[in-house]
Amino acid sequence: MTVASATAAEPDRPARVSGIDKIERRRVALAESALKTLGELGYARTSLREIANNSEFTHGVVHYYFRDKIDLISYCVRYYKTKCARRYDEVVETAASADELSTGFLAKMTQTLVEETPMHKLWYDLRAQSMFEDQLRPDVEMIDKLLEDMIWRLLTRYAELTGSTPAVDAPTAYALVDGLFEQAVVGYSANPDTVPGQLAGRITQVLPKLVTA
Amino acid sequence: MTVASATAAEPDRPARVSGIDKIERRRVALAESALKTLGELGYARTSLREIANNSEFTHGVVHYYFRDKIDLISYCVRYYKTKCARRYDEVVETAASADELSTGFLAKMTQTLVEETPMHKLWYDLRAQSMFEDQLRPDVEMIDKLLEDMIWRLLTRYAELTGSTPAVDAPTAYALVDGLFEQAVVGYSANPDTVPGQLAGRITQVLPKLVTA
DNA sequence: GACTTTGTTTGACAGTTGTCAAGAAAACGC
DNA sequence: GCGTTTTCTTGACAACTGTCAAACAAAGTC
Repeated sequence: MTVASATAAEPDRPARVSGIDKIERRRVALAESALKTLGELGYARTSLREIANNSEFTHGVVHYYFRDKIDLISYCVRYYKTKCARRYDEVVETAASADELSTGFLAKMTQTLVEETPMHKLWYDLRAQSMFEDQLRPDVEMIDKLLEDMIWRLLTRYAELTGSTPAVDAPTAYALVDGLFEQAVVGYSANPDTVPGQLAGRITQVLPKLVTA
Repeated sequence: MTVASATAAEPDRPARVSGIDKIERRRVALAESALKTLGELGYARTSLREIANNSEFTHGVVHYYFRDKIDLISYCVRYYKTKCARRYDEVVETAASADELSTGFLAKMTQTLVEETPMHKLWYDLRAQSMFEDQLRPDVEMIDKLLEDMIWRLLTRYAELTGSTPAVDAPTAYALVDGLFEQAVVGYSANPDTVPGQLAGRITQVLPKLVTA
């Protein structure tokens, strides 16, 4: 259908040097508002007008700052990454023992599961959409890599603290942990009380199996 | 938005007793055609007219056999389950050694990954959609349970053949394997040559870790 | 203060969507 | 054969979509 170009989303819009970050700030505001709507409704049910309605802007402004819908969504995805891929860094860096690392990681993980559910729902939605919409794939791939690295940092640190070595490679470790997390995200709405605890228990069970004794 | 009812999809349509399975056969034909389109385009981009166009029927027929769009999709999902949840049963039942089970399972798994990619893409898409569309959740939950049972049968048999016992519960085992499989499905289009082999290797690596030595 | 640039609003467009209803066609019972 | 029921076609509807452009307001420049 849409054979259109629009692969890169860099702003070739006229902008004086002093106002360039003002534009960027507007974009961020738009993106944040869009992410809120997207997280609630999902990709398929979110229209540009809905995004504009749930924001302080009108639907025309969206097209002033973004070329088209995909450009906006793509920007949102990339913006979203900056908020999540470094989520466990502090825990990983400061933990002095395997137990401290494990509990700290689990605390942050269940916390984001509970407090940022819509964002995680959106992420899994967008990753599914990227299988059908080619323009979404590069951004999704990038974030997937970021998350994989994040998990890998955790696992190598965990191995270090337990005096062992990772027993699986980075993509495998990420896929396993992500499988558990996605299961939790999907099931969270139906069982908000039990799911976070179950997730923590399962991660605790699995983590030791990912390093060699 | 849609507060509508339409939870059950049973046909309360007038139908003479002799023609009731004729209706069912038409529904199946519609569903099969719809699944083909859905698998190619994904949930968000598939319209009832597109489904009708890619079939031998007109768009009016769709509404004659299905109350609305969700009713059709829901039926498709349930129909889809019958084709996949028993996929590994023969391997599980006939395998006489852990190796035979493992290689047989991996063969079938990589085969369906390659040959039925659209169907798997659709499944992960629909599961994501179910987080936003309540009417989809019961069907998705049912299939998830079916798949979990399938993996559990595999794992218990594997433990049996290796003289060990499962080291994780059924939901955990399913989440882990499913995480690896979804990763493969997402990455398959970009790297059709390397992904199946990688998936096989990773499953081979992980399976032994899911039972106690 | 006049003028240009930048930002925003509003309204319109062409296309698509799900849904439905009226009527044609086919199948069926007798 | 005819009347009835079931199946299908066709065309229409209202609502919604992404996109755009022209009018408008604001800010900045000289």
